Amino acid sequence: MQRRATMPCPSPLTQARLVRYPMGMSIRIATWNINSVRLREETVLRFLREAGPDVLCLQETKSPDAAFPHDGFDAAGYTHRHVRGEKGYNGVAILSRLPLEPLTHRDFCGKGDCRHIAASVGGMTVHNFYVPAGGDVPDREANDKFGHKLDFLDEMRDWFGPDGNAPGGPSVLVGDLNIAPQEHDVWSHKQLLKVVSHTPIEVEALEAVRASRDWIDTAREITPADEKLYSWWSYRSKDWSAADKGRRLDHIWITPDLRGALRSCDTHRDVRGWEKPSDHAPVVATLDV
DNA sequence: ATGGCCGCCCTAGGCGGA
Repeated sequence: MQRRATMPCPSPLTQARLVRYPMGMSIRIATWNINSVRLREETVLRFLREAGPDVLCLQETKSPDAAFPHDGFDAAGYTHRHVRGEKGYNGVAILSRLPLEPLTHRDFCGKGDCRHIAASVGGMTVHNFYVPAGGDVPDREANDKFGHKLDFLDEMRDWFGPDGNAPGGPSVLVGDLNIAPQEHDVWSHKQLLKVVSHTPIEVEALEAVRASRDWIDTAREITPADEKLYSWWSYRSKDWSAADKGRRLDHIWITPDLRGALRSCDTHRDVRGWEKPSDHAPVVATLDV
């Protein structure tokens, strides 16, 4: 956390919608699919040292809560944590160096898996999601995993919508949403139209989630839509960076009342090139609240 | 255009990832 040097000067139109805090401060929120937090504890600690986010939301921790590596994060100053994991698969966690108040999670699709966790931090509700990948075949009749993905997205839409009971107020929705919605969120729009993560039916379902609270896609608020933007590169590419066949699967969304607070959203692509990396790179947004 | 790699689990091939 650092003090803001200069106050923003919002237009009268947006001023009324801004959330006001007694002291201006800058909150940096990161999301990262870590693909095993125990295997990559040192990698997470390095990222915390070098990037210094205030809040880090992890997905695919693949660790039961009893085995979560708490000590290293304590020592690094991330003493406020809310974790929800299971053995082998899935798992989400929120680490924070700001005080954090755990909120109740929702068991999407009633499967008892660990794909959502929420907390209140810095006056905002933070939702951390790991949306199902959806398997290989983009057809719910032929592939139960794809059906699960679509059902999960529909439930998100309804929960955040006017008839749902998701918490209100200024909110941040982050995570591995496993969908690259826009043309330039993938290396080849044409070649990926029938590939799970970029099919029109998934993109439409994700757009309905976004519209449920008029969520703002912070990365595309900062980076123009005609610029390529990825957060994931397959392990199967020999030279992932040169081939650069990436997809933008990891997202940070904010509610409209935080629009005026958004300062930056960056993908830490270099982290994908570290030793024994996750196949996802962290994404970090800065909010002056 | 395709095949290509990871990490997990009651250690070894199967599952899930995307």
